[in-house]
Amino acid sequence: MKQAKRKKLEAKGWKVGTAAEFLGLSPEEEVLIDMKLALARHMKALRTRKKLSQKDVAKLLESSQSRVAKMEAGEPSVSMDLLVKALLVMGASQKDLAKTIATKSIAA
Amino acid sequence: MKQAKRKKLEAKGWKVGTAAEFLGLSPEEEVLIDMKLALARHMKALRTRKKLSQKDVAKLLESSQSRVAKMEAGEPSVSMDLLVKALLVMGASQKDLAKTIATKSIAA
DNA sequence: TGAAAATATGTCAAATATGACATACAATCA
DNA sequence: TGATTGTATGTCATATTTGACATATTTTCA
Repeated sequence: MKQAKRKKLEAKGWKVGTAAEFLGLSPEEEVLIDMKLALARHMKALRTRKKLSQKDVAKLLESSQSRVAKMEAGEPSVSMDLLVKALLVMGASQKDLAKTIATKSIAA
Repeated sequence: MKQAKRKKLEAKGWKVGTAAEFLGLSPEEEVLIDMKLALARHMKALRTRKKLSQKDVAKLLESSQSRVAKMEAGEPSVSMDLLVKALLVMGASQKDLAKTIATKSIAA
């Protein structure tokens, strides 16, 4: 595991404070985090492209601006279900989602 | 929305008991359910192919046999996160997941 | 500039998902 | 057959995720 990768995750708020904790992440957990971060990035990109505010997306999602912010920030408290829903309400297709999920977000 | 589709969802335990409730599902919610059912099917297929019992998978996943059963049954109480984790611990790749997610599980 | 709009961050009660357990049912096979 | 193994179903206390809210910070632009 590279330092750069660790920093990226820490920066996002994932609880990887100590080396021990970080090493405690299984490869599967890492991949899941990768996928969620990829979805978060896609979400922000799509929203920006559509010129929507976080408030706008919150309305479409029936959620709140603060939660949308947390989603885009890739906070650990956000479920994959919610990320996917958000992309769908912004008009993303299943294919779009598949592509995003297949994307490695952090260099291995 | 076709009857066949509705029956499939009802059979899985999704709360679509009445026509009104069913019609209350937004297209995005339907797609999300589709995706989760596709993951559930993939999960069972992979487990069977690997000749693992639900108990075996539960151990890998640090979960329980009953939850694995519910996952495979496509119960609404199961998160996408958990489905993805399950596939990952069984050795599925991000690419596999992407493919599954791109798959329409129920005829539109 | 400065004020308005957008975004970020922190908190919390309510809603939902979770593993664990008991137990029912089904499949396998000696 | 029945006994063993595997799967399904229901329940529940606990854990996590949620929308909402307040408020801080940043961005935008006249």
